[in-house]
Amino acid sequence: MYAAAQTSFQQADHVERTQISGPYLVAPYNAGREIYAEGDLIDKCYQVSTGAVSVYRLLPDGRRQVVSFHLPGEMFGFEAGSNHSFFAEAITETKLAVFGRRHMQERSRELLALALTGMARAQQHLLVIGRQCAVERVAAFLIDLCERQGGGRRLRLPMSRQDIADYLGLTTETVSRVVTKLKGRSVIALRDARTIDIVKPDALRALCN
Amino acid sequence: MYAAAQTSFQQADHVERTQISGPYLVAPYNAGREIYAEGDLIDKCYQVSTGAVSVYRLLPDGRRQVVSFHLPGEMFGFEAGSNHSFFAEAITETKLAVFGRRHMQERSRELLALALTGMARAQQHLLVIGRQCAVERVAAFLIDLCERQGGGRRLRLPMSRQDIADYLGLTTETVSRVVTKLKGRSVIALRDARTIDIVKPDALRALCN
DNA sequence: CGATAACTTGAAGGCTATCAAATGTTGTGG
DNA sequence: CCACAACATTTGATAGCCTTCAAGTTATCG
Repeated sequence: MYAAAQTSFQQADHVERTQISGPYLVAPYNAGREIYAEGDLIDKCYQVSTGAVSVYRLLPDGRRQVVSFHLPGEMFGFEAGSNHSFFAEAITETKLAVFGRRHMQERSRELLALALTGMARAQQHLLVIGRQCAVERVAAFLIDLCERQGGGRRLRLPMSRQDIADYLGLTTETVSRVVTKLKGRSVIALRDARTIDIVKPDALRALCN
Repeated sequence: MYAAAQTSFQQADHVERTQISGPYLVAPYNAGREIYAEGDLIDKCYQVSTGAVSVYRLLPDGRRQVVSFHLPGEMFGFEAGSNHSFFAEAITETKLAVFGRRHMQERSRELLALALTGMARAQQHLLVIGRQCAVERVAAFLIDLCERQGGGRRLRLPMSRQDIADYLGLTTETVSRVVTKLKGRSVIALRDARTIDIVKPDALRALCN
């Protein structure tokens, strides 16, 4: 099990063992590095230690849908069946706690809760993508990300406009235009493209419906 | 437990007990009848015996997103947390096998598999809604439904065009136009609005990308 | 058989995509 | 440290797909 885990992390610079709540590995990933690919065997799951991860799927012609982002503390990598249907990659410099199959079997109760919240997230996201306009989607995204980062007013985006667009079913141009519009209304302010201050939280929330 | 289940089915005409793989109730629902509502306590889960069910969510202004349909043999009703975030209703005359909380606890292993496939379905659907055009969405929907009904060439739609539209993030008019277009290309043929013959399965599959 | 709902079809407009280019940022080698 | 290349983001103009609004046609049910 761990031998298998290690061979697949041969590109990782430093592989260290820790033992906070059971044995696992902590592996570093450079920005853009693939964590697993569609078709890969499912034999571990992951918890983000630092950084951020995107899980996505591709169409033959290159269209991409990001189904989830994962921030520090969040788990991912569990799917139905024995092989992955999605790709996962590190968005930024990232460290992941890696759990083996044995750990997943021992903690199937917690895994159930994770699967249920994963299902809830995806279904909530269906409403956003299926029935909300561009402004509503971006507003919902910013609020969601803000809450998952602790709820402060300053928001750090680990992902690019393209990643956001592929998550929201939009284009980078549209995402950028919406951000500009929200900035114009002073709902948000940008320190730089990846750092957003939420100036009017209530106004932002109102935009989600 | 069963007392609680029974009180909530007082509108059901006939409530019968059966004992195929554990104790449960089989309750009939008229077309359009609500099974549970957003906010309701989660204390049972359901398996479609006959008929069909839709699970959906509403925005304050009435926009609706159907997150899943459930056909005979399929289970639904399990969600994260203690209260429902979604509505469920019978689409047609429907009979449901109802399982209590105790059953859910005893079968948490199977529930995990169900939650994982539910998550997979929702995430797959995200790709369809987020990145595919109207024709691709309808084609994917027809193929999915066809496979879930056994894979024959004749397809019976239990749901209305509005239900389909709310599932695919479109309008009834667009769904209707796409169906007309597919009929014009002889990819499908309609016996009536709810009964579709798949004339060219490969062509239909090709339309999904 | 009439009334109501479901479905289809048509015309026009709006939102977002596409294409294009400017501006800003990041990383690297000299 | 600067220059430059590569990339990310923003902004603009135009086009297309789908929605909206409206009306006609078909099915369903009492």
